[in-house]
Amino acid sequence: MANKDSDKPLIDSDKLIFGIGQVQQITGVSGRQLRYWEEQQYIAPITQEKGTQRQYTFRTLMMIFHIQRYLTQGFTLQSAVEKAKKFEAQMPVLRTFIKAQLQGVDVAKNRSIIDFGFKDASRSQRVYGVVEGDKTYFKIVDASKPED
DNA sequence: TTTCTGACA
DNA sequence: TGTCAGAA
Repeated sequence: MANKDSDKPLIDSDKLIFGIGQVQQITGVSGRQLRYWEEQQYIAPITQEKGTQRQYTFRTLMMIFHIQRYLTQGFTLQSAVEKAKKFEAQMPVLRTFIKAQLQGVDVAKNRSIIDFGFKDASRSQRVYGVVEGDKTYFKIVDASKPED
């Protein structure tokens, strides 16, 4: 139930490159749409010379994926882009928080428990996130007692 | 074969 | 947005 590995950064940065063909297969967004979105300044491939094949970073791929999801949900392209940008902006914050707070995860068939460590500096209580199927909730217990 | 740009029944 | 053409 431990997650001891000294956090090694996710190897892939923006070095994961995808051609427009891959992006179409992965996201389901047509090449026509990708070129249109680019024309509208909503997305941007890695800067290349004109006429050469487009290359997209993993981040851009995710942006495209999210925009497509919002479009499917019925949002206009413009609002889908705004939502996707906000979502992307939240990732660093979530990543920082989780990385700092996550102490470990106990995975079980019917109920998994996420250890978020002590509630505060007093170190008197511990916070756990419980996952039971689709249901999730927090559980705060005295640090001395077993987590049950 | 795949992608690029421009155009439009 | 799809799709077709002509070029790379």
